[in-house]
Amino acid sequence: MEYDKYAHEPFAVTADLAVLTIRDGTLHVLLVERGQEPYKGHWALPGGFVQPDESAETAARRELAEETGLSDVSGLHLEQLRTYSEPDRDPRMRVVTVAFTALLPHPPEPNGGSDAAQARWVPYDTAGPLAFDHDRILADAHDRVGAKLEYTGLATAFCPPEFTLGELQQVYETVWGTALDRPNFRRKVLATPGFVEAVPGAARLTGGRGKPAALYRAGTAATLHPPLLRPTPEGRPA
Amino acid sequence: MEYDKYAHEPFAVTADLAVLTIRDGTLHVLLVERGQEPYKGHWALPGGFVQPDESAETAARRELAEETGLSDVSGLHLEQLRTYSEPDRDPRMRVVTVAFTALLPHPPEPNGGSDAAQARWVPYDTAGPLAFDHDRILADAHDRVGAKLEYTGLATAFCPPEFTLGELQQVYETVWGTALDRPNFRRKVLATPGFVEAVPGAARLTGGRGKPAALYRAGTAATLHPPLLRPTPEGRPA
DNA sequence: CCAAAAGTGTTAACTGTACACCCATGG
DNA sequence: CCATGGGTGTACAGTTAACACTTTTGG
Repeated sequence: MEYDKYAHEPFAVTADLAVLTIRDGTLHVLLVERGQEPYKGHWALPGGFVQPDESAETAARRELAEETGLSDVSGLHLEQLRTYSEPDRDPRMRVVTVAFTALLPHPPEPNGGSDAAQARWVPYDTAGPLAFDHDRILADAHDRVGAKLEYTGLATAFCPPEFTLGELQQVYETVWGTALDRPNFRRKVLATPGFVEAVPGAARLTGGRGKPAALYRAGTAATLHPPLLRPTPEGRPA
Repeated sequence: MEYDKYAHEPFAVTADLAVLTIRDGTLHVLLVERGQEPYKGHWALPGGFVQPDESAETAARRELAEETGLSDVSGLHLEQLRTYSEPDRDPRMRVVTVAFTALLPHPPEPNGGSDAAQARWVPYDTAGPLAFDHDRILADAHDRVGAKLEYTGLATAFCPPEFTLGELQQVYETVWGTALDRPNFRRKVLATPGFVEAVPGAARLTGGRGKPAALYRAGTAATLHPPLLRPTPEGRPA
């Protein structure tokens, strides 16, 4: 491997984020309005250049903090999605983008400061068309999150520190776009060791009426055994 | 987003490959011996710099062809694993690596030409310690492939175009490191639509003795419904 | 007492697993 | 005719899915 650092057209590396949350029972994504060409005035995923002394993960976390104005970004779930490297994806120069997915519980209004002209939460279904290849990145993020809900405890990342099983179920129903049977959902969740743990005496009213729901915290399990499979998206009934 | 192309220390982008295959019933990985510093004389995953006019995927495919001497690399399964971007992973300069996994059926002897001093197939268990952070990349690749066998038809990528169910089962057993019940494996595979399709009259003797096995081709299904789960790696019996 | 939301019980259908058994071939 | 690998049958255990039912709260 021989390489003259300055011999070639340089590559730029960016970290972009698909930040998802659930508001009013629907999936939302954080978008920024671009202030310059190209794609000036278009909406795009937040992100920015990786600095010489930081990893893509670190850059993503920094950008997330800047765009959302969130003070404690350290504990949030941040996952590398994939890298997009087609030569012509940015008309200005060669840009390789490492994309990340972040999941937030009920979030603050985004911070419009820094380099983003404007940042807002947009319902997932009405997002797009976005700048660059961000439509595809966003679709990839949604696919990945939907799949990960099946075999990891990721859904708790959409919930506040203490949550009801009804809220957790809403996460699944919102991301998957399907209704789930409440009794069976409850049993599966509780039967999966390490998914959630009960908060002893706590309870909370959800809709103003009805029986107060018991509260749970996220468990420690990395993967769910058994997994919580979605109801047959296609194919045969089993 | 403002960026002066030449203002910063440039990033280099490489595409590295974890090329896996099964030889004599054990998992092997393709490694090259490094001819220069750093890590001169150490073994490493094959790979190289992404050129200005190609995507990381294209670069990976090109490198794969160069290292293996394989003529038809176009149809092979190549999957992006993840990107490694820690600032100090290469002592010379800032290198961001997009890692790929490739799966080959019974492969040719590798081609020692081009920039790699030497290339050979090494049993997975005896590979390492490798140069840079390649031990971690290789471990990540193994994890990913093991997981993907469960819910995709990926195992057929380890097999020749026409294969027996016994060969397919060996792929699972080799990658997972567990024995599987043959009758049940057969039924699950055949019950999963689109996993494999029968080659009408064909049959082949495998071990010199025994009943000739029917031949199958890879099916068209992207995901397996139902999935072929590994026997409880840990936790509760179900 | 009614509506709404949480939580429990029950049962029938299905799946997964373990293992016994038969088939075809070469030596 | 025996060893070896391919292929079929079967029965029990365990889980899933559908839905009826009870409990607790606010109006």
